[in-house]
Amino acid sequence: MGRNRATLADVARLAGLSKTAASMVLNGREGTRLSAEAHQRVFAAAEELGYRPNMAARSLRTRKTATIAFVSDIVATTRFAGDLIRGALDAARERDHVLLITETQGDAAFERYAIEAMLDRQVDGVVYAAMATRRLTVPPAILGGPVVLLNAVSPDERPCVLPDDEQAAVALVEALLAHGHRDRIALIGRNRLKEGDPEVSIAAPARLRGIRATLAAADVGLLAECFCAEWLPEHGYAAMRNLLSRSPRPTAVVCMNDRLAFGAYQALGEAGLAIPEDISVVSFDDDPIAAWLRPGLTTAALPHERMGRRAVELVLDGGDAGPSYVPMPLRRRRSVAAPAAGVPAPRRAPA
Amino acid sequence: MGRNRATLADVARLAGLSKTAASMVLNGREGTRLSAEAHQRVFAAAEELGYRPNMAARSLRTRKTATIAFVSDIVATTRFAGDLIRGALDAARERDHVLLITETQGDAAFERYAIEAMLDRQVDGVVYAAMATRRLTVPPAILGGPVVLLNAVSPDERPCVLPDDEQAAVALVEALLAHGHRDRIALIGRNRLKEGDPEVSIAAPARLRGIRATLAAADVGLLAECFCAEWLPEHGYAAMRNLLSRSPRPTAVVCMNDRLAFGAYQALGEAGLAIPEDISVVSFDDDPIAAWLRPGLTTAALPHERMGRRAVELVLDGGDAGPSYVPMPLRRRRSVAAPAAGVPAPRRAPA
DNA sequence: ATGCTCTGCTAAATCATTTTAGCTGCGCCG
DNA sequence: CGGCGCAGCTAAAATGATTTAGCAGAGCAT
Repeated sequence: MGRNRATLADVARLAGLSKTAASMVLNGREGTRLSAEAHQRVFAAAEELGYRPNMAARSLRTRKTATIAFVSDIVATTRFAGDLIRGALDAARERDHVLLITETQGDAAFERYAIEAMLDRQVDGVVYAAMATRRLTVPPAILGGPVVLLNAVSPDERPCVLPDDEQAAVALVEALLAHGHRDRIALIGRNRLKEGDPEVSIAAPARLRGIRATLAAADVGLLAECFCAEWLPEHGYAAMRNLLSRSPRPTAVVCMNDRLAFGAYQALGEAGLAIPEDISVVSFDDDPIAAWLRPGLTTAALPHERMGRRAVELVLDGGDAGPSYVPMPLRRRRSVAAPAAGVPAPRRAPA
Repeated sequence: MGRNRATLADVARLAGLSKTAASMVLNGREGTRLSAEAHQRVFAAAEELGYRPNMAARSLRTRKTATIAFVSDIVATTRFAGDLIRGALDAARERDHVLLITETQGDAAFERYAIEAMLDRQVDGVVYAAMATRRLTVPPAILGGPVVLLNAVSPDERPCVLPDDEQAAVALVEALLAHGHRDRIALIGRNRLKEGDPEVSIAAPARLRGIRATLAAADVGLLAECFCAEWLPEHGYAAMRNLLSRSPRPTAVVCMNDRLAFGAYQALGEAGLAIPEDISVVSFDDDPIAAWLRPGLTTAALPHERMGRRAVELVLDGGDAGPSYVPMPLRRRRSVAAPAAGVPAPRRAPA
């Protein structure tokens, strides 16, 4: 790999100047007194030889690698990881940096290993990412360089990047209220564990907070709140069946994420109820599935790409301590409509 | 980052030996004549100082970085990328290597940039990945070190890792035949572009080949073949509606991927037909959605994690030129049953 | 006594860069 | 005529490892 590349010495020789001169010209050093002609010659020589500096040598001297570490707990189990990484990749490229990626799988030994591997390679900074928004303790080993938490907060006030779940919840509920839904809004996805323990989730309490505040401001209460052990389709399905067995039926439900909403869709489909005519559904995340559902699901999108980008910007350009919130854009699709007048009756979709 | 680490010189000094001795001991060099006591002292000193070698310095000398490049066209748009990366990450870690990740977004300029960035950093090898199985020309710049194609083949016979789509198709169709489906099997997802142009897809023709061969061996023909402009849910939905408007109705459909199958599920749900009682459905990929559908979708899983792993194994351990096929395990869920006796009638799911 | 081999170790070169310190020659001032 | 400053450049050190070449001393044979 990278056989016989031209070195700085080659460039200098071809330009008829010293390595010092070549180095200074190529690095665009200010305040050097090298002649315009010297500049010309160096550039020409570098061009002719296709010179590219050897990063290993440069790093050895400068202790900079133009490389930043992206260490995450789990990349595979969530399909959002890709977006986080893409955003980080883009921002890194714009600043001529490159990403060294590792994964800890939540395992302490792997984490130690990963951190050491990064440190050995003299990364210029670290993005420490969690795939579900939660609280993370930064291993002390990486303090000493810039560290930014992505999708996580830390006990000590470190810069971090988070989705603005609370604002998203506000937007979602306001959309429902704007369509005329009032006292028959139900919530699917309450979860004591997620809401109570910041090690588990930051998102859950924020979403709940936003929902409650907005409803309270409009002086309406929730018709029902369904607890779910996990935020998976099967739980959304069960919750929706349960809601449908009760009276009165909700005119709208907000689901804590799209997978729950998907389960809710399934239950509604089986019950022969139409979305949004019989029941409106809104949710969080903008999982790809949200666009595939029929009708498309209105949901607040996790801005993963922008978050990834922001994280490396904070690492490279520096940033204030504490959280930096990225807004979650509302994707308006077809799952919201005004509640039907009177008591809605089950109806069949066309065959 | 990585402030004042102990250097080899420090270790040597503490051990009361030369750098040469320390280096040789720590690298476990054979054939050196250093005493057992010298070994002891070096290890003790390294331990005491928490010595870790500086990779930049080492790479400068050895031209090895214990780093491999993972360059892909697009990571974000597919949720499988995560699995590919995870597999690669695992294999890399096992061999004490680390992954430098970049993305070309299919853009030639970005690709050039990415390749140069990798080469500047003296990566030991390159995994060149496409997110949809297709043909890729390896940029000549990276020849000279090991290059393995992931999810892609190249015109020149380079080592590459591919899912075994053909075998998967065989398994899927055999599962249908085993349940007694014969002449009323339909296919959703024919696509001339994908089937005809290896730059676009390798998977499509392989899947089609497997399906046809298996049916031919059992001496049965396809009831219908639906062409789809893309492999998205809406196209699967339309195709299934079309199939249902015809007579006789299929007893089973094989979809070219899970997103098409999802669309087919939607159409069947709306038509009030039950899976698998009225129609069996099988498909390819094992998208997360396959497990979320009701009933779970029987599908041949893209073995992305194993593929990612295999690719870095080939880079590091060397491997024969040409394709290395990774089997696609069949995920048997609830979407397949024996065809109903007689003419199936529309039926309603319980409300 | 000389030379040879073997053991156990080390000095110094090397890798490709950045950076510090300083050199050379010229013009100018006093 | 001596010294000073400046323009334009360079030699050499430094970064932290690996590796080549070889040294000092002991043992042994001649």
